[in-house]
Amino acid sequence: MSQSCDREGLARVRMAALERRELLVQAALRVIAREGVAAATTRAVVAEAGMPLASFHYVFHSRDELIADLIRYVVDDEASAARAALSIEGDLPTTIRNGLKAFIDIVAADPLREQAMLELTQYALRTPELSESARIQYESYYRAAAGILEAAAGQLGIEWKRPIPEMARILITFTDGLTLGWLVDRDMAATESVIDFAADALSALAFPKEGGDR
Amino acid sequence: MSQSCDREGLARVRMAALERRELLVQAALRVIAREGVAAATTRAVVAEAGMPLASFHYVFHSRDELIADLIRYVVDDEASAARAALSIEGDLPTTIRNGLKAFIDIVAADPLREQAMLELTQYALRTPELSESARIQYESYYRAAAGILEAAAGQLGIEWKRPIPEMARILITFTDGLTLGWLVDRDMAATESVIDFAADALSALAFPKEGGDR
DNA sequence: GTCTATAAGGAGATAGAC
DNA sequence: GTCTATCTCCTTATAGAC
Repeated sequence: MSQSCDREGLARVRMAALERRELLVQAALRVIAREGVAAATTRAVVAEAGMPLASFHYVFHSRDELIADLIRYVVDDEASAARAALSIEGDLPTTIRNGLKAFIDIVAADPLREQAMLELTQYALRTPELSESARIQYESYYRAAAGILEAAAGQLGIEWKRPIPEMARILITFTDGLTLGWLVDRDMAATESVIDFAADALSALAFPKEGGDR
Repeated sequence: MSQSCDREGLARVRMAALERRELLVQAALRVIAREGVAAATTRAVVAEAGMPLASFHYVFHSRDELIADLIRYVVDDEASAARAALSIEGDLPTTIRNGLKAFIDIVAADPLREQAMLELTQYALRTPELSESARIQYESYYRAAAGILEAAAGQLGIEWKRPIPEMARILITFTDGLTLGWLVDRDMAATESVIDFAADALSALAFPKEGGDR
């Protein structure tokens, strides 16, 4: 009757369950990066994590619950990676160019990971229970982009001609387009040419801040 | 021994086989648009086409052979649709804006179809035997974009500051990014704002043709 | 609490009846 | 030539032994 008394035991169990969830999420991400979303079956995931199959349904109710967790996990990752990539050097076009180049270099360093992100978005859009996850994923991207644009503006003493949310969407439009294009033909020269264009075009949307040219 | 003599019979058979292939390809496209690439099993496709299962392997060696055919089919479709969408009205920024708006309206009119195209690209990139199909798909996009840019330049009496292939890649970078963004949140106002930016930025890459301002 | 063993169903591909 | 019936394998999920 009083099975909920053992607080410490309960806490340890919940910790263990949470740990297992995270281990499975990370294993799933490795499988998806290596072989695609379709290959991330419950069996493949538990094999990757070195767990028995039954452990899966012990901590997740279904495969979709894992995918939802997975999207949350990678979105957090991606956003913090994006923030870390920003480095202000030289003038605005140079900063944008370097930033976009750094981004595409990350993609090129681990193309399968980025392909996995795209596939996850697609999968989420297809699955009614997960379509909200896709929106949250992109809101996180837009927020990260907005943060970067504001930081760049502050440090370079410029202002953007358009509201930050609009600027952020433009930036993400570029990163998405650049990523897709590079993933298909892996032509870095062509990609860099588009980056040059993007840097110039985005720079045209900035003007020097009144009274503050650092 | 002489079973290859009946030319007419052979021709009729091959015609029938080709017809069946096309019927199956179209059925597969409907299934994929409705439920995604993963749902396009051989069974689902033949059910959609109203054929028995065995007919599938009678005209295709494998599911991947169908997918490869499918990509060729939709790419042709897409390219001719793109060419047809071009209409020169007003100045260059207006033409670009209208063109991109027409493109995204096509996407918005049948989002599932465009999602299917994206999924097909992803699937092709994942499947070694099909990765060439993805490249061919994008080469077709770039060629269509190049054709449109050349036609626009000719009719508006302008020249592009960059080589046509570079311009084409920039344009496709925009359409990909716009598509992905719209598919996720379906925010047409935000999308149009990015289109406005794209129109201005691309127009900045044109200058009036010497001696010919029509 | 953990895992083995299995249920229940769907997949691609094919043999063989008509 | 066409299709029914089936083979083999792999999936998610769970029951029940330890």
